[in-house]
Amino acid sequence: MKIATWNVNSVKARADHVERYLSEAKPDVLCLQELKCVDENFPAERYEALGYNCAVHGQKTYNGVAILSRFPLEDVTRGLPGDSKDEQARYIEAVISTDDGVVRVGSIYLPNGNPTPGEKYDYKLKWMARLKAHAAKLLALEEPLVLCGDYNVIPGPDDVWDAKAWADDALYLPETRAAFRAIEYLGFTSAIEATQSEPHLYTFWDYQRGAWQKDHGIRIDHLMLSPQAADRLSQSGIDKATRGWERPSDHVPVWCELSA
DNA sequence: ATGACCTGTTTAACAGGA
Repeated sequence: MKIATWNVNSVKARADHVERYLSEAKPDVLCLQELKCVDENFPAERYEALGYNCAVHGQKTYNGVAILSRFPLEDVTRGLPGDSKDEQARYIEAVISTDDGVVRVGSIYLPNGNPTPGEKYDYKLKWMARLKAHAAKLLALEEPLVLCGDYNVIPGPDDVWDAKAWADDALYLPETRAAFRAIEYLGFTSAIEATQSEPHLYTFWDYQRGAWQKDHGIRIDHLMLSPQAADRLSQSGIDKATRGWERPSDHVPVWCELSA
């Protein structure tokens, strides 16, 4: 079972790219972030025509997340639990039923948090605390679980082209990385870290300053696996080629394969 | 050269991203 995640930076601008990726990479599940559209404008018909079911949690202009699956989607949760007043569409979760059993999947668009310090950084840390609390509840279910998406966290110095250049950024501050580790240490395995050995693998390259051409990237998109999912992890990958497509997203897809 | 982008919306500059 192949599970992929991709921040598309507007699903309207990237509708063709998503269709091409589904056709070529053939993931069983594709989590999307930064749709930047309301539910009614999500191009579900195009992906249903390719055999995918769609669960969407959209928002006008900003944020927006979705889960596409070749298998049925059940028990869909829209919005991260823990704050009923939070109106930002940054989390959707569903249970995927396959012939080999169920896998619970969450599509995450964690807040950026810049500038620091400030309200936006406070919101990021509070959101991460809520994610930790929710993740702990899900782990207690003791089932295959993949919480994947744009975490907006650079885990360590080997996950950025120049750590010094990011030292004061909300994606790399010690408090950000500590909050990420606190989630990871609940018992998650990072798919890329468990199956790739070389450092400096990136999932995002800024549109500015020729970052892609100079390979000035960062690794901020992650697939975090529960023990029951990690037991089945066979391989993972980062589909860099999409960054070279015409009018690309600044993020590329990241995926993992769970054996039966 | 301490420069250089992209998207949606309010359609001309903004906000927000990372």
